[in-house]
Amino acid sequence: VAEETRARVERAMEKLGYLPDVVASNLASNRTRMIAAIVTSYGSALVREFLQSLADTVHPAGFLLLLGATGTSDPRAEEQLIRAFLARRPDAMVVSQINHSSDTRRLLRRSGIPVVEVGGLADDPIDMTVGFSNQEATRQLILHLVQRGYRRIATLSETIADNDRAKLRRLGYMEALHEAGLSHRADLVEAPLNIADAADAFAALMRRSPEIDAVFCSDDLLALGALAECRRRRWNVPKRVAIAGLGDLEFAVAAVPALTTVRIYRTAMGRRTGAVLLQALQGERPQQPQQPVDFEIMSRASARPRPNPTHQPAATCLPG
Amino acid sequence: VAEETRARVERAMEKLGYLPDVVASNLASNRTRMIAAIVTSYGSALVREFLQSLADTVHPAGFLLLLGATGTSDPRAEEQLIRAFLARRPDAMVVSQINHSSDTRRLLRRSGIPVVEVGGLADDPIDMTVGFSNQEATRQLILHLVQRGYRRIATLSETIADNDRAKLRRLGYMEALHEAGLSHRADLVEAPLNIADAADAFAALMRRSPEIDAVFCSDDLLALGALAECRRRRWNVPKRVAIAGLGDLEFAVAAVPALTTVRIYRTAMGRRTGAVLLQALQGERPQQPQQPVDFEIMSRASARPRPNPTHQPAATCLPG
DNA sequence: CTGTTAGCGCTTTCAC
DNA sequence: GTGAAAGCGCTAACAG
Repeated sequence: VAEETRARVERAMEKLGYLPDVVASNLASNRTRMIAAIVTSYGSALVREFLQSLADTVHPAGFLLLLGATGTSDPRAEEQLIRAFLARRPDAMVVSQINHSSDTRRLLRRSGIPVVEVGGLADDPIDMTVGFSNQEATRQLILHLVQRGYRRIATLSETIADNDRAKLRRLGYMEALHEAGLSHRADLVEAPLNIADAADAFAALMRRSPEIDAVFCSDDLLALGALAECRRRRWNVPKRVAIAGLGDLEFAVAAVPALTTVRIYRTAMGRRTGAVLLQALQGERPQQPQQPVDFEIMSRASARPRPNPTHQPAATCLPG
Repeated sequence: VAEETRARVERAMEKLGYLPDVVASNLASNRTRMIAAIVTSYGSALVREFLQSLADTVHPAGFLLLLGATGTSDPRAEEQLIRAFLARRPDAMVVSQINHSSDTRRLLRRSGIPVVEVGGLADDPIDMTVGFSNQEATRQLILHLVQRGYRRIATLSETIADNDRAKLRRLGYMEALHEAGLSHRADLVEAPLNIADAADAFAALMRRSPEIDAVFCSDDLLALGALAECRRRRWNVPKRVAIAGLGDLEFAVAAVPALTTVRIYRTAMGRRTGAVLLQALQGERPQQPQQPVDFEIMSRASARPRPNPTHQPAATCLPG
């Protein structure tokens, strides 16, 4: 086309405020350039760094994120939402859960679009999976506690029902104890994922089993609750009891004492997810359906080494 | 239709995995049932509660959220993103910034869809606005500090350039000081919105002006950085210096000492935004384009009353 | 390379 | 009420 004509058309477009109708384009081309992402909650730790880096990765290629949150970990709610999303014909899909109903799995398989399950490293992924092994991360953290001299390690877990992630973390805990030759402790207490409930659950746990010398919290938010309760009781952490979390929220390092936890490279997860998705959208299947992402034990003050662990029994304190 | 036929068709739909093509439906009906939400960052405090309650409000009415993050507060980046979103013909739009380029404003006005600007209470909204007055919230917080006996109040602000929210908070600070008959202090230091940079900026501020007796942080995250620096220096908060934030993150109450801040009812903001949007989508204009949402001063340990403030000069301490 | 045309899968309208 | 047909605004395929 002549340069001058092109310029005139563009000026007209500008003047009239014309925006190409992507809806029509979608129908005609059978592509929407939308990536649907379904997370359990908009507030989950995943959102902050993961979605940002996923969006930053796919946006230059012209893809937008259609975001949904199930709000619960109920697989039926997830299925409903996935159905609604699939009806909008996204070019690819990201789901953050690892426990799906078989209907959901069939739905996603049938859709024919690339799907990545993110967060955990699913054994038998629907299509692809990007994440870290919850079990292995927990195992290493517990072994880290054992190595620091802790022996009576209990668990404060997020609600386990319908939550495979929590189940896998529990498994890693059991595995590590077994490996260290420590007897498995029945001291498991569950709490919803917020500071106040975690504090209460922690208090109940310590009331029941005052001899506990370390508590593994299956999420940093729970650990913050446990720390708050210790502070209320004027307990010395880690002398009275060590606390460890999992997730490395930004606030973990600012906690008092700074929280020993597992850092998860969520930004890397987002980039990787975006990369395998873009690759799959160009028709290349990735070599590996399972894409592991690093994690790292962050050793901080809340689980400093315990002096003479084997010879000295756990200190006992009157609660309150 | 006959009941039996209906059932047979539905069974067939189920069996074939038929999902109605919403893309085609969109084109034909000229409605997408998508609400586009553009935030500055997926990790902003807005995301956690606001988007969840917005989604929960509009989802039962069949609307899904198309989410975008500008990543920066650059108005040009926002304009680009808004253009891309508008091309997808959302039925309504939510934008979280309050400073928009005039092109952006024109773009949104022309689109003819309901638009709500959320977070601050815009003076001259494009269409509607839901939020609280940043200036008024800051003013009340500063007056609260004055009432508790603090006189030499400085500001640790998130980067102010291109950020109307930060500017308005600064204005509220100035207004309160003027009202209290206190001289305006030039002690303003800026930092990017993260704990580490905030700690450094706070340290620089206190080095420069050791006589400061309270620091207003324009965001809770900055306040956590300031608290971390105080702890590192073994300063007593609030004896050496009081710290106050704005935003009431979940972690504010778990901070040590617990953080005095302003609670913002983000869940209410989400619900209200969803409600006015649904109303507008049914053709009813709301009576008020500006929908204020409550805030509340949370008085906690980091700014406990100062003893004999008027007679006693600010304590001086050697830093380090 | 340019211009034309069929058709994407629905909704809506209008005739029956 | 039910059924047929037009058309939403593009893309893609194909003829010139």
